[in-house]
Amino acid sequence: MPPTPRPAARGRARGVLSLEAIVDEAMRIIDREGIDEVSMRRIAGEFDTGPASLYAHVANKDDLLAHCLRRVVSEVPMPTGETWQELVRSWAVGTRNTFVAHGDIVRLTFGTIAEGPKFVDIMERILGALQDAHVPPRVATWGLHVLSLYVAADAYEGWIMGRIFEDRSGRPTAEVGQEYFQQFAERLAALPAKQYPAITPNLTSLMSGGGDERFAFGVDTFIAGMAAQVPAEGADRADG
Amino acid sequence: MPPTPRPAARGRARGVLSLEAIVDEAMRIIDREGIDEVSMRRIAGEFDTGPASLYAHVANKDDLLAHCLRRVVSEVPMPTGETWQELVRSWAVGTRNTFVAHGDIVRLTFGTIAEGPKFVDIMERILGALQDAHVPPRVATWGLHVLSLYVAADAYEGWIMGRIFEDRSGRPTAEVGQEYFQQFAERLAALPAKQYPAITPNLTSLMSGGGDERFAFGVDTFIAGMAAQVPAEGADRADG
DNA sequence: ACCTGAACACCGTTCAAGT
DNA sequence: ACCTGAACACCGTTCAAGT
Repeated sequence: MPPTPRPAARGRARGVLSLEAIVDEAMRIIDREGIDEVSMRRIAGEFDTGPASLYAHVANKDDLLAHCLRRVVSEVPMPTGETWQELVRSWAVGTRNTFVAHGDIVRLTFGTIAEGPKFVDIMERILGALQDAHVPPRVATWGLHVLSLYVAADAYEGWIMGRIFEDRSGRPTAEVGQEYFQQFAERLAALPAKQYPAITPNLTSLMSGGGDERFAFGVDTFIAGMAAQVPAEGADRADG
Repeated sequence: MPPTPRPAARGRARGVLSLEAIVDEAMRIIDREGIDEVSMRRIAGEFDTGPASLYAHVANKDDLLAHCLRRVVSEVPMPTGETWQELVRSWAVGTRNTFVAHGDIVRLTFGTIAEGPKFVDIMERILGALQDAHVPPRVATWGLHVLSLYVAADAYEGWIMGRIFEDRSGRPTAEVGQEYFQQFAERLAALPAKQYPAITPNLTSLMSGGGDERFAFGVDTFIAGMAAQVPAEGADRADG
């Protein structure tokens, strides 16, 4: 048994209390373990104090998490692309990737209307392109809302799945994931083919593809549905 | 001040402990207040006992919630319709309505692969129709997965929004909701029109429409995107 | 203004003891 | 097999008291 560990070296250096430092610490926990593992007591512990000390900097736990969400939303990159389709796709992928990097914080976006100057700039860029391409305003605005719901749902599902796979004690995540789906596929394959003539032949495609590929399919399919609602016209476009 | 209330009449009659009765009570809480308000102690209290008593019937709280989710999933109705589009739409609407009736339990569906005999029958019905209409297997299976994510996201968002609107102390939910969006619209309307030429004219459509209408738009747009991936063919269909 | 210890009113789960 | 009281190790938040 080693002697008592040097107390100065355990963990990281205790910082001084501030809103930024508290959010930093909360984000560290969220990124690695998810929002449910954030607790006022745990964060306070990192600053060698009690939970009451945090209330000088945040109103409550919800307020702290809202600060974290705002920081993540501000990390969403400006989308790029020549066509509105490329732009919308780029936005969806960029938003998803940003959230995927931060645990399950995406869960807090449901029912929240994003704001902030950067978000407004992004909306302006995309809505402008949709307008130029004669996408009807309702299709444009509602479509972006639907897509943002899908992005959030996909990112959240991805986090939960990763969590399930990790939980099976230390084995490589991808391998455990494969096994998890395999079990499910086997249960479906055990169904009587006579009674389920449609499910049985669809099993391979049902189980195929990784998260990224499926997400891209979902986005592209929805964009195709938006495109189908653009009135066909021999319009003369000034630009392009 | 009235005399001490009759103890027999307060609340409902205390039932006898059983898995079904426990799930009943949990569902009652979920439907009215959401899954975060379910606690082992509160449920146990309804049976005039302590939380430890529940562990003879459920493994833990997650297990109890899983039982609740299974019950709700089993309530999803068999979809109806002549075309695959109608069938898919009917399934999406039916699933959404079922979950909307049960608080935020839909949150537990993320990362969960639904099962149960009834669910399999529903999948068989829809996949069969998609197959008959020559929808490619990948579009069919992945499309249903994407749609189920969207259904869950929409139902979850709806619950959270309703929650926000209710929280503003007692006023009619619809009215508070209107006001909530109005505030948001005003903040956007305050943007300089020169710097944001695309957002400003889109404000009305951005804010228009209720939840049901927007959900239908999302489903129909996605279905249109699926339809766009059906290979055009002068195929001779045996049926219909 | 910022920080703190102690307390309040909660959690989920376990365990030894009962029937 | 089912039930229970007590305990353990947690929560978020408040409050009086300090600087």
